[in-house]
Amino acid sequence: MTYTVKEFAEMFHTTEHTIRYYTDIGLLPCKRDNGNHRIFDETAANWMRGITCLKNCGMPMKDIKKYFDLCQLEESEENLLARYQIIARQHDAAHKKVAEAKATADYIDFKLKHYEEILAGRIPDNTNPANWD
Amino acid sequence: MTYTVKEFAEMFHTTEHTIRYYTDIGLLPCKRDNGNHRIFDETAANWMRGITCLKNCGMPMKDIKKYFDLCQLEESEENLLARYQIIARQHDAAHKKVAEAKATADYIDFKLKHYEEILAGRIPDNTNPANWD
DNA sequence: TACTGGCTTCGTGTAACTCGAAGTCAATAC
DNA sequence: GTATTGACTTCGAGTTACACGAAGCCAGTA
Repeated sequence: MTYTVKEFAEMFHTTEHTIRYYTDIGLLPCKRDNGNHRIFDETAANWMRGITCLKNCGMPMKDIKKYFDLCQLEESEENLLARYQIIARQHDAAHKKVAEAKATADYIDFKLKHYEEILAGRIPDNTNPANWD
Repeated sequence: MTYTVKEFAEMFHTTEHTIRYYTDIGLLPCKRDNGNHRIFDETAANWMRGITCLKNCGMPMKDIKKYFDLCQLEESEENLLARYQIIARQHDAAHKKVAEAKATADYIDFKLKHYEEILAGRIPDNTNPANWD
């Protein structure tokens, strides 16, 4: 099973531009068909899942590339350990992101309720002028 | 209670550069002391909480500014409704972010366990060459 | 008087896209 | 057999949200 740029972009809820950008910077492996068009396979899809995940942790592209470069080197104890440590750090980052996202959602929930009470006429519009509404 | 740029930046786990940037684009209100130094108060802190929250939902600065501009206009039914709708949209965005963050954390958890098993010698290092490790 | 330390402005640099122009190339339409 | 369509290509410039550094001001201390 192979995919075009368009299909691949849709699979990962991103744009064709972004996919081309990733292949151009050597982050995402792709082959070419006889018309020089990029084609992607399951291996590329696995890489893309990895990229998406590390990016969501807030890892910069450069570091993601370094990590993937490590993955393609010959196996060794240091190499393995280096990769492990990178993932361990991102593990912490990922869980912090979850906490942050939850706090944000809670805050927004609170504000939304506030608006609904104003709209229902249960409280006046200017309850707290010093806060943002 | 008032705060300097440095204190304010620390309160919100960001940099002085960012705080100055926000005041410069008119997003964050600040007064000046007799030495022309920026000073922030509780009102500014409330705005900052709002900014942080909307930014975490993925809202662009331009739109955040528009929202805060609405907050400072005279009260009216449309104004209130407009603000409510913005918050409602961000409510959805915020909850999507939580789900995304959780999925990312799950994936990283899985990868970390995978590495730990390799390091413990329970499985070999090349279980799945087509995947990223 | 010199020297810090902490602020100021201003202008350039960076990351990760984002967009658009201009070209290629295969397949269909007439 | 040409024309048009559509989906791709490269390349270069633009955008967002900062990040950084230089150069200057100004109060307090040595």
